[in-house]
Amino acid sequence: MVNLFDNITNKNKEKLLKILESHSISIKRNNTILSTVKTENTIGIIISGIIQIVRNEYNGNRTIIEELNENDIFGSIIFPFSSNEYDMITKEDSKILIIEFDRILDTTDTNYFYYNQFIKNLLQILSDKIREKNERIEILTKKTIRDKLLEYFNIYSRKHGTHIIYLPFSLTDFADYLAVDRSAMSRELKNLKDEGFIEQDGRKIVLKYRKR
Amino acid sequence: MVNLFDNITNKNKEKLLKILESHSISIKRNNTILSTVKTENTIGIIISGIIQIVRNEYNGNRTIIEELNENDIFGSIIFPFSSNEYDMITKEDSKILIIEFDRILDTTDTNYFYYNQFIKNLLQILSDKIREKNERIEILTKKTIRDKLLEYFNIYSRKHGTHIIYLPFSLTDFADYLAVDRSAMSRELKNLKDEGFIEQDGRKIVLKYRKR
DNA sequence: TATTCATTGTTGCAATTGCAACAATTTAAT
DNA sequence: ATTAAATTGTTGCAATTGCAACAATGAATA
Repeated sequence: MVNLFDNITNKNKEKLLKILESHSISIKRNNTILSTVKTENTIGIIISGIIQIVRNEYNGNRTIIEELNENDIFGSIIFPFSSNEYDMITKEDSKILIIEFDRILDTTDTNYFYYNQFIKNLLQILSDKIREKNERIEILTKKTIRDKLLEYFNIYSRKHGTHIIYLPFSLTDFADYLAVDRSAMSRELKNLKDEGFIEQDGRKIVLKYRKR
Repeated sequence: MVNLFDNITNKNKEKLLKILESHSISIKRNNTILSTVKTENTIGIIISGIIQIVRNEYNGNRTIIEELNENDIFGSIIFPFSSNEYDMITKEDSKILIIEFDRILDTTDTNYFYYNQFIKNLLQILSDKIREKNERIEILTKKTIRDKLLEYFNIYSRKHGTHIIYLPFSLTDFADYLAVDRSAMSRELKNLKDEGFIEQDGRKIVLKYRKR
Protein backbone atom coordinates (compact mmCIF):
# COMPACT_ATOMS: atom_id res chain seq x y z
CA MET A 1 0.00 0.00 0.00
CA VAL A 2 1.25 3.40 -0.98
CA ASN A 3 1.88 6.02 1.67
CA LEU A 4 1.37 9.67 0.86
CA PHE A 5 5.00 10.38 1.76
CA ASP A 6 6.66 7.41 0.11
CA ASN A 7 10.01 8.32 -1.43
CA ILE A 8 10.07 11.65 0.32
CA THR A 9 12.69 12.26 3.01
CA ASN A 10 11.59 13.48 6.39
CA LYS A 11 13.29 16.78 5.74
CA ASN A 12 11.43 17.31 2.48
CA LYS A 13 8.24 16.09 4.07
CA GLU A 14 8.51 18.87 6.62
CA LYS A 15 9.09 21.44 3.88
CA LEU A 16 6.13 20.09 1.98
CA LEU A 17 3.83 20.27 4.97
CA LYS A 18 4.85 23.85 5.46
CA ILE A 19 4.18 24.73 1.82
CA LEU A 20 0.80 23.04 2.05
CA GLU A 21 -0.01 24.77 5.31
CA SER A 22 -1.05 21.55 6.94
CA HIS A 23 -1.74 21.02 10.61
CA SER A 24 -2.22 17.97 12.79
CA ILE A 25 -4.88 17.11 15.34
CA SER A 26 -5.14 14.49 18.07
CA ILE A 27 -8.49 12.97 18.93
CA LYS A 28 -9.37 10.60 21.74
CA ARG A 29 -11.04 7.27 21.16
CA ASN A 30 -14.77 7.06 20.40
CA ASN A 31 -15.06 10.69 19.39
CA THR A 32 -16.79 12.15 16.40
CA ILE A 33 -14.44 13.98 14.08
CA LEU A 34 -16.82 16.10 12.08
CA SER A 35 -17.72 18.14 15.09
CA THR A 36 -14.05 18.71 15.80
CA VAL A 37 -12.52 19.39 12.43
CA LYS A 38 -13.48 21.29 9.34
CA THR A 39 -13.26 18.72 6.56
CA GLU A 40 -14.47 20.84 3.69
CA ASN A 41 -12.16 20.72 0.72
CA THR A 42 -9.43 19.01 2.67
CA ILE A 43 -7.48 15.81 2.69
CA GLY A 44 -6.98 14.16 6.03
CA ILE A 45 -4.27 11.60 6.64
CA ILE A 46 -4.40 9.16 9.50
CA ILE A 47 -1.05 9.40 11.26
CA SER A 48 -2.11 6.84 13.84
CA GLY A 49 -5.31 5.20 15.08
CA ILE A 50 -8.45 3.77 13.50
CA ILE A 51 -11.38 5.76 12.18
CA GLN A 52 -14.73 4.57 10.87
CA ILE A 53 -16.96 6.45 8.48
CA VAL A 54 -20.52 5.55 9.44
CA ARG A 55 -23.94 6.41 8.11
CA ASN A 56 -26.82 6.56 10.56
CA GLU A 57 -30.17 6.60 8.80
CA TYR A 58 -33.35 8.03 10.20
CA ASN A 59 -34.83 4.51 10.45
CA GLY A 60 -32.00 3.26 12.62
CA ASN A 61 -30.05 1.51 9.90
CA ARG A 62 -26.34 1.90 10.43
CA THR A 63 -23.84 1.34 7.68
CA ILE A 64 -20.08 1.37 7.84
CA ILE A 65 -18.96 3.22 4.76
CA GLU A 66 -15.36 2.40 5.42
CA GLU A 67 -12.76 1.84 8.07
CA LEU A 68 -9.56 3.86 7.88
CA ASN A 69 -6.22 2.86 9.31
CA GLU A 70 -2.75 4.36 9.50
CA ASN A 71 -1.76 6.18 6.31
CA ASP A 72 -5.27 6.07 4.90
CA ILE A 73 -6.64 9.33 3.65
CA PHE A 74 -10.09 10.86 3.83
CA GLY A 75 -11.81 14.16 3.31
CA SER A 76 -14.32 15.96 1.19
CA ILE A 77 -12.44 15.31 -2.04
CA ILE A 78 -13.10 11.66 -1.41
CA PHE A 79 -16.30 11.65 0.49
CA PRO A 80 -19.15 14.15 0.39
CA PHE A 81 -20.00 15.14 3.92
CA SER A 82 -22.80 17.40 2.84
CA SER A 83 -25.41 15.36 4.66
CA ASN A 84 -25.46 15.11 8.42
CA GLU A 85 -26.25 11.41 8.22
CA TYR A 86 -22.53 10.70 8.29
CA ASP A 87 -20.16 10.40 11.18
CA MET A 88 -16.46 9.80 11.45
CA ILE A 89 -15.71 8.03 14.67
CA THR A 90 -12.31 7.29 16.16
CA LYS A 91 -12.13 3.65 17.30
CA GLU A 92 -8.72 4.30 18.89
CA ASP A 93 -6.93 7.43 20.00
CA SER A 94 -6.01 8.94 16.68
CA LYS A 95 -3.81 11.59 15.20
CA ILE A 96 -4.64 13.10 11.85
CA LEU A 97 -3.04 15.56 9.46
CA ILE A 98 -5.18 18.06 7.60
CA ILE A 99 -4.20 19.54 4.22
CA GLU A 100 -6.25 21.98 2.18
CA PHE A 101 -6.93 20.49 -1.22
CA ASP A 102 -6.87 23.89 -2.91
CA ARG A 103 -3.36 24.45 -1.61
CA ILE A 104 -2.27 21.27 -3.35
CA LEU A 105 -3.75 22.26 -6.67
CA ASP A 106 -2.76 25.91 -6.57
CA THR A 107 0.78 25.56 -5.37
CA THR A 108 3.11 27.08 -7.89
CA ASP A 109 6.26 25.65 -6.36
CA THR A 110 5.75 22.60 -8.49
CA ASN A 111 9.31 22.27 -9.58
CA TYR A 112 10.36 20.65 -6.34
CA PHE A 113 10.79 17.01 -7.11
CA TYR A 114 9.26 16.03 -3.79
CA TYR A 115 6.13 17.91 -4.70
CA ASN A 116 5.80 15.78 -7.81
CA GLN A 117 6.47 12.66 -5.83
CA PHE A 118 3.76 13.72 -3.42
CA ILE A 119 1.30 14.15 -6.27
CA LYS A 120 2.19 10.78 -7.74
CA ASN A 121 1.65 9.11 -4.40
CA LEU A 122 -1.69 10.83 -4.12
CA LEU A 123 -2.67 9.62 -7.59
CA GLN A 124 -1.76 6.08 -6.65
CA ILE A 125 -3.74 6.28 -3.43
CA LEU A 126 -6.81 7.64 -5.19
CA SER A 127 -6.78 4.95 -7.86
CA ASP A 128 -6.36 2.29 -5.18
CA LYS A 129 -9.36 3.76 -3.44
CA ILE A 130 -11.40 3.53 -6.60
CA ARG A 131 -10.47 -0.12 -6.85
CA GLU A 132 -11.63 -0.66 -3.28
CA LYS A 133 -14.93 1.03 -4.02
CA ASN A 134 -15.39 -1.12 -7.09
CA GLU A 135 -14.80 -4.23 -5.04
CA ARG A 136 -17.42 -3.13 -2.56
CA ILE A 137 -19.81 -2.47 -5.43
CA GLU A 138 -19.10 -5.90 -6.88
CA ILE A 139 -20.14 -7.40 -3.58
CA LEU A 140 -23.18 -5.20 -3.04
CA THR A 141 -24.56 -5.92 -6.50
CA LYS A 142 -24.81 -9.62 -5.73
CA LYS A 143 -28.45 -10.39 -5.12
CA THR A 144 -28.35 -12.96 -2.34
CA ILE A 145 -26.56 -12.91 1.00
CA ARG A 146 -24.84 -16.14 0.05
CA ASP A 147 -23.43 -14.63 -3.13
CA LYS A 148 -22.32 -11.53 -1.26
CA LEU A 149 -20.46 -13.64 1.24
CA LEU A 150 -18.84 -15.78 -1.44
CA GLU A 151 -17.86 -12.72 -3.46
CA TYR A 152 -16.27 -11.18 -0.40
CA PHE A 153 -14.43 -14.41 0.34
CA ASN A 154 -13.24 -14.69 -3.27
CA ILE A 155 -11.90 -11.16 -3.38
CA TYR A 156 -10.20 -11.59 -0.03
CA SER A 157 -8.78 -14.92 -1.11
CA ARG A 158 -7.51 -13.55 -4.43
CA LYS A 159 -5.96 -10.54 -2.74
CA HIS A 160 -4.24 -12.40 0.08
CA GLY A 161 -3.52 -15.58 -1.83
CA THR A 162 -5.00 -17.78 0.86
CA HIS A 163 -8.18 -19.68 1.59
CA ILE A 164 -8.07 -18.76 5.27
CA ILE A 165 -9.87 -15.55 6.00
CA TYR A 166 -9.59 -13.35 9.06
CA LEU A 167 -12.40 -10.85 8.97
CA PRO A 168 -11.04 -7.37 9.67
CA PHE A 169 -14.10 -6.43 11.65
CA SER A 170 -16.76 -7.89 13.92
CA LEU A 171 -19.56 -9.96 12.42
CA THR A 172 -21.95 -7.16 13.30
CA ASP A 173 -19.86 -4.71 11.32
CA PHE A 174 -19.37 -7.26 8.55
CA ALA A 175 -23.14 -7.43 8.10
CA ASP A 176 -23.19 -3.64 7.88
CA TYR A 177 -20.45 -3.74 5.27
CA LEU A 178 -22.45 -6.21 3.19
CA ALA A 179 -25.57 -4.15 3.86
CA VAL A 180 -27.58 -7.14 5.08
CA ASP A 181 -29.35 -8.03 8.29
CA ARG A 182 -26.96 -9.48 10.83
CA SER A 183 -29.16 -12.37 11.86
CA ALA A 184 -29.89 -13.25 8.25
CA MET A 185 -26.17 -13.27 7.54
CA SER A 186 -25.58 -15.43 10.57
CA ARG A 187 -28.20 -17.83 9.27
CA GLU A 188 -26.54 -17.96 5.86
CA LEU A 189 -23.09 -18.55 7.34
CA LYS A 190 -24.60 -21.48 9.19
CA ASN A 191 -26.02 -22.84 5.94
CA LEU A 192 -22.62 -22.56 4.27
CA LYS A 193 -21.12 -24.41 7.21
CA ASP A 194 -23.77 -27.13 7.16
CA GLU A 195 -23.30 -27.62 3.43
CA GLY A 196 -19.57 -27.94 3.90
CA PHE A 197 -18.53 -24.87 1.91
CA ILE A 198 -16.76 -23.20 4.79
CA GLU A 199 -15.53 -23.70 8.32
CA GLN A 200 -16.04 -20.88 10.73
CA ASP A 201 -14.68 -20.07 14.14
CA GLY A 202 -15.50 -16.54 15.13
CA ARG A 203 -13.89 -14.23 12.61
CA LYS A 204 -11.76 -16.97 11.13
CA ILE A 205 -13.26 -18.54 8.05
CA VAL A 206 -11.75 -21.37 6.02
CA LEU A 207 -12.88 -21.87 2.45
CA LYS A 208 -13.48 -25.51 1.58
CA TYR A 209 -14.81 -24.99 -1.93
CA ARG A 210 -12.74 -24.43 -5.04
CA LYS A 211 -12.87 -21.04 -6.64
CA ARG A 212 -14.42 -21.08 -10.04
CA MET B 1 -17.03 18.23 -15.00
CA VAL B 2 -13.28 18.35 -15.38
CA ASN B 3 -11.67 17.35 -18.63
CA LEU B 4 -8.24 15.77 -18.62
CA PHE B 5 -6.94 18.57 -20.84
CA ASP B 6 -8.61 21.55 -19.19
CA ASN B 7 -6.37 24.61 -19.17
CA ILE B 8 -3.96 23.03 -21.60
CA THR B 9 -3.63 24.52 -25.07
CA ASN B 10 -4.00 22.27 -28.05
CA LYS B 11 -0.35 22.76 -28.87
CA ASN B 12 0.75 21.68 -25.42
CA LYS B 13 -1.75 18.87 -25.46
CA GLU B 14 -0.05 17.47 -28.54
CA LYS B 15 3.35 17.74 -26.89
CA LEU B 16 2.00 16.04 -23.84
CA LEU B 17 0.51 13.17 -25.78
CA LYS B 18 3.85 12.66 -27.45
CA ILE B 19 5.71 12.63 -24.14
CA LEU B 20 3.20 10.15 -22.76
CA GLU B 21 3.43 7.96 -25.87
CA SER B 22 -0.33 7.82 -26.21
CA HIS B 23 -2.26 6.49 -29.16
CA SER B 24 -5.89 6.65 -30.20
CA ILE B 25 -8.26 3.94 -31.37
CA SER B 26 -11.62 3.99 -33.11
CA ILE B 27 -14.19 1.32 -32.35
CA LYS B 28 -17.54 0.72 -34.02
CA ARG B 29 -20.78 0.52 -32.10
CA ASN B 30 -21.67 -2.58 -30.08
CA ASN B 31 -18.14 -3.90 -29.96
CA THR B 32 -16.25 -5.25 -27.01
CA ILE B 33 -13.18 -3.24 -26.17
CA LEU B 34 -11.22 -5.65 -24.06
CA SER B 35 -10.68 -7.93 -27.02
CA THR B 36 -9.43 -4.97 -29.04
CA VAL B 37 -7.24 -3.04 -26.68
CA LYS B 38 -4.72 -3.85 -24.02
CA THR B 39 -6.00 -2.07 -20.94
CA GLU B 40 -3.42 -3.20 -18.46
CA ASN B 41 -1.89 -0.37 -16.52
CA THR B 42 -3.36 2.23 -18.82
CA ILE B 43 -5.71 5.15 -18.72
CA GLY B 44 -8.24 5.38 -21.50
CA ILE B 45 -10.02 8.60 -22.34
CA ILE B 46 -13.26 8.66 -24.29
CA ILE B 47 -12.75 11.17 -27.09
CA SER B 48 -16.25 10.50 -28.44
CA GLY B 49 -18.99 7.92 -28.06
CA ILE B 50 -20.55 5.97 -25.19
CA ILE B 51 -19.09 2.96 -23.48
CA GLN B 52 -20.60 0.67 -20.84
CA ILE B 53 -18.68 -1.44 -18.38
CA VAL B 54 -20.78 -4.53 -17.82
CA ARG B 55 -20.45 -7.62 -15.66
CA ASN B 56 -21.95 -10.85 -16.92
CA GLU B 57 -22.21 -13.43 -14.21
CA TYR B 58 -22.25 -17.18 -14.70
CA ASN B 59 -25.88 -17.31 -13.56
CA GLY B 60 -27.01 -14.82 -16.18
CA ASN B 61 -27.12 -11.79 -13.94
CA ARG B 62 -25.97 -8.70 -15.79
CA THR B 63 -24.82 -5.59 -14.02
CA ILE B 64 -23.85 -2.26 -15.47
CA ILE B 65 -20.83 -1.18 -13.52
CA GLU B 66 -20.81 2.21 -15.15
CA GLU B 67 -21.56 4.11 -18.30
CA LEU B 68 -18.83 6.31 -19.72
CA ASN B 69 -19.33 9.34 -21.91
CA GLU B 70 -17.13 11.86 -23.66
CA ASN B 71 -14.12 12.88 -21.56
CA ASP B 72 -14.67 10.10 -19.07
CA ILE B 73 -11.67 7.99 -18.27
CA PHE B 74 -11.28 4.29 -17.62
CA GLY B 75 -8.57 1.70 -17.37
CA SER B 76 -6.88 -0.71 -15.04
CA ILE B 77 -5.85 2.02 -12.62
CA ILE B 78 -9.52 2.56 -12.05
CA PHE B 79 -11.05 -0.80 -12.66
CA PRO B 80 -9.54 -4.24 -12.20
CA PHE B 81 -10.11 -6.20 -15.37
CA SER B 82 -8.45 -9.26 -14.01
CA SER B 83 -11.61 -11.30 -14.22
CA ASN B 84 -13.17 -12.20 -17.53
CA GLU B 85 -16.62 -11.52 -16.16
CA TYR B 86 -16.30 -7.93 -17.34
CA ASP B 87 -16.91 -6.39 -20.70
CA MET B 88 -16.55 -2.90 -22.04
CA ILE B 89 -19.08 -2.37 -24.78
CA THR B 90 -19.35 0.59 -27.13
CA LYS B 91 -22.95 1.79 -27.31
CA GLU B 92 -22.02 4.23 -30.08
CA ASP B 93 -19.14 4.46 -32.49
CA SER B 94 -16.37 5.55 -30.18
CA LYS B 95 -12.90 6.94 -30.24
CA ILE B 96 -10.58 6.45 -27.31
CA LEU B 97 -7.14 7.58 -26.30
CA ILE B 98 -4.80 5.21 -24.51
CA ILE B 99 -2.04 6.38 -22.15
CA GLU B 100 0.31 4.15 -20.19
CA PHE B 101 -0.04 4.90 -16.52
CA ASP B 102 3.62 4.13 -15.84
CA ARG B 103 4.63 6.77 -18.36
CA ILE B 104 2.66 9.31 -16.40
CA LEU B 105 4.31 8.43 -13.12
CA ASP B 106 7.82 7.98 -14.44
CA THR B 107 8.03 11.00 -16.67
CA THR B 108 10.91 13.16 -15.55
CA ASP B 109 9.94 16.15 -17.66
CA THR B 110 7.80 17.30 -14.82
CA ASN B 111 8.84 20.91 -14.97
CA TYR B 112 6.52 21.63 -17.87
CA PHE B 113 3.63 23.53 -16.41
CA TYR B 114 1.19 21.72 -18.65
CA TYR B 115 2.34 18.42 -17.24
CA ASN B 116 1.43 19.66 -13.79
CA GLN B 117 -1.88 20.92 -15.05
CA PHE B 118 -2.51 17.50 -16.55
CA ILE B 119 -1.79 15.81 -13.23
CA LYS B 120 -4.04 18.21 -11.39
CA ASN B 121 -6.87 17.50 -13.81
CA LEU B 122 -6.31 13.82 -13.34
CA LEU B 123 -6.47 14.22 -9.56
CA GLN B 124 -9.72 16.09 -9.86
CA ILE B 125 -11.20 13.43 -12.12
CA LEU B 126 -10.18 10.63 -9.80
CA SER B 127 -11.67 12.28 -6.76
CA ASP B 128 -14.88 12.94 -8.68
CA LYS B 129 -14.96 9.30 -9.57
CA ILE B 130 -14.61 8.31 -5.94
CA ARG B 131 -17.58 10.52 -5.16
CA GLU B 132 -19.60 8.78 -7.86
CA LYS B 133 -18.70 5.38 -6.46
CA ASN B 134 -19.69 6.51 -3.00
CA GLU B 135 -23.04 7.65 -4.31
CA ARG B 136 -23.62 4.28 -5.91
CA ILE B 137 -22.66 2.60 -2.64
CA GLU B 138 -25.05 4.84 -0.74
CA ILE B 139 -27.82 3.62 -3.00
CA LEU B 140 -26.84 -0.03 -2.97
CA THR B 141 -26.66 -0.16 0.82
CA LYS B 142 -30.32 0.76 1.12
CA LYS B 143 -32.19 -2.37 2.04
CA THR B 144 -35.43 -2.04 0.11
CA ILE B 145 -36.07 -1.29 -3.55
CA ARG B 146 -38.18 1.66 -2.51
CA ASP B 147 -35.34 3.17 -0.48
CA LYS B 148 -32.91 2.58 -3.32
CA LEU B 149 -35.18 4.39 -5.73
CA LEU B 150 -35.75 7.29 -3.36
CA GLU B 151 -32.03 7.56 -2.60
CA TYR B 152 -31.28 7.67 -6.33
CA PHE B 153 -33.96 10.31 -6.85
CA ASN B 154 -32.65 12.37 -3.94
CA ILE B 155 -29.08 12.33 -5.16
CA TYR B 156 -30.16 13.19 -8.68
CA SER B 157 -32.41 15.92 -7.41
CA ARG B 158 -29.71 17.40 -5.19
CA LYS B 159 -27.16 17.29 -7.98
CA HIS B 160 -29.34 18.80 -10.70
CA GLY B 161 -31.32 21.09 -8.46
CA THR B 162 -34.65 19.89 -9.82
CA HIS B 163 -37.45 17.54 -8.89
CA ILE B 164 -37.87 16.38 -12.48
CA ILE B 165 -35.71 13.40 -13.28
CA TYR B 166 -34.75 12.10 -16.70
CA LEU B 167 -33.21 8.69 -16.23
CA PRO B 168 -29.95 8.50 -18.19
CA PHE B 169 -30.62 4.88 -19.15
CA SER B 170 -33.42 2.45 -19.90
CA LEU B 171 -35.50 1.06 -17.06
CA THR B 172 -33.92 -2.31 -17.67
CA ASP B 173 -30.47 -0.82 -17.23
CA PHE B 174 -31.69 1.23 -14.28
CA ALA B 175 -32.68 -1.96 -12.50
CA ASP B 176 -29.23 -3.33 -13.21
CA TYR B 177 -27.68 -0.18 -11.79
CA LEU B 178 -29.71 -0.57 -8.61
CA ALA B 179 -28.92 -4.29 -8.62
CA VAL B 180 -32.55 -5.31 -8.29
CA ASP B 181 -34.93 -7.38 -10.36
CA ARG B 182 -36.48 -5.36 -13.14
CA SER B 183 -40.04 -6.54 -12.59
CA ALA B 184 -39.76 -5.96 -8.86
CA MET B 185 -38.54 -2.44 -9.53
CA SER B 186 -41.39 -1.89 -11.94
CA ARG B 187 -43.80 -3.05 -9.24
CA GLU B 188 -42.29 -0.66 -6.72
CA LEU B 189 -42.41 2.29 -9.11
CA LYS B 190 -46.08 1.55 -9.53
CA ASN B 191 -46.55 1.56 -5.77
CA LEU B 192 -44.83 4.94 -5.52
CA LYS B 193 -47.11 6.22 -8.25
CA ASP B 194 -50.25 4.84 -6.60
CA GLU B 195 -49.27 6.37 -3.29
CA GLY B 196 -48.73 9.74 -4.94
CA PHE B 197 -45.00 10.06 -4.27
CA ILE B 198 -44.04 10.31 -7.92
CA GLU B 199 -45.38 10.71 -11.42
CA GLN B 200 -43.80 8.60 -14.10
CA ASP B 201 -43.89 8.68 -17.87
CA GLY B 202 -41.26 6.41 -19.33
CA ARG B 203 -37.90 7.65 -18.19
CA LYS B 204 -39.28 10.94 -16.91
CA ILE B 205 -40.02 10.94 -13.21
CA VAL B 206 -41.46 13.83 -11.22
CA LEU B 207 -40.98 13.89 -7.48
CA LYS B 208 -44.13 14.91 -5.61
CA TYR B 209 -42.78 14.41 -2.09
CA ARG B 210 -40.60 16.80 -0.16
CA LYS B 211 -37.08 15.78 0.53
CA ARG B 212 -36.38 15.26 4.19
C1' DT C 1 -13.56 -9.05 40.80
C1' DA C 2 -18.02 -7.70 39.78
C1' DT C 3 -20.98 -5.63 36.62
C1' DT C 4 -22.22 -3.36 32.70
C1' DC C 5 -22.05 -3.28 27.72
C1' DA C 6 -21.27 -5.27 23.12
C1' DT C 7 -21.26 -9.27 20.22
C1' DT C 8 -23.02 -13.53 18.67
C1' DG C 9 -26.36 -17.39 17.69
C1' DT C 10 -31.00 -18.73 16.97
C1' DT C 11 -35.87 -18.91 15.41
C1' DG C 12 -40.79 -17.80 14.04
C1' DC C 13 -43.11 -14.89 11.20
C1' DA C 14 -44.32 -11.32 7.99
C1' DA C 15 -42.74 -8.53 4.23
C1' DT C 16 -40.04 -8.02 0.31
C1' DT C 17 -37.97 -9.73 -3.60
C1' DG C 18 -36.57 -12.67 -7.43
C1' DC C 19 -38.12 -15.61 -10.90
C1' DA C 20 -40.82 -17.08 -14.72
C1' DA C 21 -43.92 -16.31 -18.12
C1' DC C 22 -46.58 -13.64 -21.24
C1' DA C 23 -48.70 -9.64 -23.64
C1' DA C 24 -48.10 -5.03 -25.23
C1' DT C 25 -45.50 -1.53 -26.83
C1' DT C 26 -41.51 0.78 -28.65
C1' DT C 27 -37.29 0.85 -31.20
C1' DA C 28 -34.02 -0.81 -34.60
C1' DA C 29 -32.78 -3.32 -38.75
C1' DT C 30 -33.68 -5.34 -43.30
C1' DA D 1 -42.84 -0.94 -44.93
C1' DT D 2 -42.15 -5.18 -42.74
C1' DT D 3 -39.93 -7.92 -39.65
C1' DA D 4 -37.08 -8.70 -35.93
C1' DA D 5 -35.32 -7.34 -31.48
C1' DA D 6 -35.47 -4.90 -27.29
C1' DT D 7 -38.08 -2.69 -23.66
C1' DT D 8 -41.83 -2.33 -20.63
C1' DG D 9 -45.84 -3.68 -17.63
C1' DT D 10 -48.04 -7.21 -15.02
C1' DT D 11 -48.95 -11.11 -11.89
C1' DG D 12 -48.74 -15.58 -9.15
C1' DC D 13 -45.78 -18.00 -6.46
C1' DA D 14 -41.78 -19.58 -4.03
C1' DA D 15 -37.54 -18.23 -1.89
C1' DT D 16 -34.99 -15.01 0.61
C1' DT D 17 -34.63 -11.57 3.83
C1' DG D 18 -35.57 -8.31 7.53
C1' DC D 19 -37.38 -7.81 11.94
C1' DA D 20 -38.07 -8.75 16.70
C1' DA D 21 -37.00 -10.98 20.65
C1' DC D 22 -34.21 -13.55 23.74
C1' DA D 23 -30.37 -16.29 25.60
C1' DA D 24 -25.50 -16.98 25.82
C1' DT D 25 -21.05 -15.65 25.53
C1' DG D 26 -17.18 -12.46 25.54
C1' DA D 27 -15.06 -7.95 26.38
C1' DA D 28 -14.49 -3.65 28.69
C1' DT D 29 -14.66 -0.89 32.76
C1' DA D 30 -15.44 0.74 37.55
